[in-house]
Amino acid sequence: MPKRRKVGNLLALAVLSALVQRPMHPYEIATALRAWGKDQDMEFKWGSFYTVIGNLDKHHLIEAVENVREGRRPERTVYRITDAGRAELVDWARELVSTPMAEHPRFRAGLSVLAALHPDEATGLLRQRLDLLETAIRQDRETLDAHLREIPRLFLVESEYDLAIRDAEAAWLRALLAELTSGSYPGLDTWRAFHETGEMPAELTELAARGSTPNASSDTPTTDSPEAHPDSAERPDSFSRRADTTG
Amino acid sequence: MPKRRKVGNLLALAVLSALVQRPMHPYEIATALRAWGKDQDMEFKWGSFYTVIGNLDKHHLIEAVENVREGRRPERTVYRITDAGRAELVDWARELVSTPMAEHPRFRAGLSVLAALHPDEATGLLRQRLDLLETAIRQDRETLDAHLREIPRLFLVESEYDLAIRDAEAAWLRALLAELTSGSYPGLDTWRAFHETGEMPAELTELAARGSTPNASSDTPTTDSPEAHPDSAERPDSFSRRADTTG
DNA sequence: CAACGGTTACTCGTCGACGAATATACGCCG
DNA sequence: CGGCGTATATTCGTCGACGAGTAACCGTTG
Repeated sequence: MPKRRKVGNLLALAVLSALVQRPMHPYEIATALRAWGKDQDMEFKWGSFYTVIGNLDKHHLIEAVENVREGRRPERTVYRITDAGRAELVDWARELVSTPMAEHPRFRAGLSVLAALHPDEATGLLRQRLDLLETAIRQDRETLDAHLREIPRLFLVESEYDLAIRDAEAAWLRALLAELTSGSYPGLDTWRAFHETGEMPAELTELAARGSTPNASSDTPTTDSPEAHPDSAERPDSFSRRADTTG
Repeated sequence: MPKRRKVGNLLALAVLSALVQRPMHPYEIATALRAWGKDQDMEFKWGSFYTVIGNLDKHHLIEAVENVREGRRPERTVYRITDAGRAELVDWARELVSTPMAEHPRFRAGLSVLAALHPDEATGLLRQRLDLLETAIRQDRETLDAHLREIPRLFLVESEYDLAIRDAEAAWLRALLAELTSGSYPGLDTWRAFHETGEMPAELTELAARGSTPNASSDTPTTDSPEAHPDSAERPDSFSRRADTTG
């Protein structure tokens, strides 16, 4: 259950974690986040940043301390974290760490329409991805190793995680590419024929027609049958139109 | 370069891929997507769905064919994909497949504030995550294997990818937990001391003060020094305020 | 057969995301 | 020392995301 956060944007998490150290004004927060690389851990957009600061203030998770004015510049408001803010930070951290949520990487969406491309082109594009990925990984590994020499590992866990995951993606890509280039990938001929002759075997046409909920995923417990299942912990939600009033 | 899409929401990709098969009305599209599991490949929200349909229409990637009216129900518009729409589908697929983009999983954000929790609690929460993850993986693997018996692998690539990635996460978690529980994780004592005595070693205070761009990531080439670097391919963007007019 | 609850099928209003615009300060070159 | 390019620091307006609301239809129970 991804609790309804008063400020949902993950930027807010970063802001809170920055303000735990000491009170700062917005631009200073942003600079600090960039300085210790937090901007890689979530989407950082200047437009959203100030919105988030405003919302955190509105919900009393942070509060203005003083207004500094330098020269004729617009005055900068220094914010400090409140007790509620500290509580939110910890509670949010707990949730994010303990609860696996369905993520939706863009690559997955891309793969879901892979059949729309000619198999040879698909293979080329996947190879290109692998190349780019490997280069990026090599660079980031280097950077990480360099940082590990002066910064405790605890503050770099996310980067280690990131690299592990991308290594796995690279490995998976290599395996897939091996099958595609060797021609051992099942259905490769049909796939190619479809793109070259426009011919789709009856078997596939029929497949498209009926529904069989192919994809595996945790948050759709294959409960296709409309049984009155009593009160099982969670609702699929993806396709339910209204959250129940239990909230 | 993640090309500026006229309709950026990934739901649009799914809609296009559905309409490639045959013209449909919105609800029918949604049903079809759910039927063949596409709703797991991206965020599906009913609210966004109709917005996306409207935008696709507005930008002529799909177009209305006819208006069916049954009984006194609101009439349902049947849409078909246009040539522009087909082109967009293919072009988008190419981009998604070939170009690794920085993703920002929520878990990564969580890890980035892991130090905010007591190490023992963190360990417990990570263990909980691992348990949930393993259960989910086991279920999804089963479902996938079942589907593989009747659906060509090509149409299940995204699920195979997903499982591979989550397997990797589980493995990484296991390794991390081993270090945490055995006590071999470097800095564990300092971490614990900080939470139990509130004492932060001078070494860390100093670390927080200076900026050293710790995180490894491809899209921030550690260019902290304000050198006039001539025209290197890409801009970090995360922290630049204005995209250059080259567009 | 009326009343009710579930399913189908959207519409609407609000809030937040974020690109673009703004404005001052600063450094440097002639 | 005045003009201009760049960095600093923020505001603003628009568009899209999406939860909540609406309404017909359908089955079913008393």
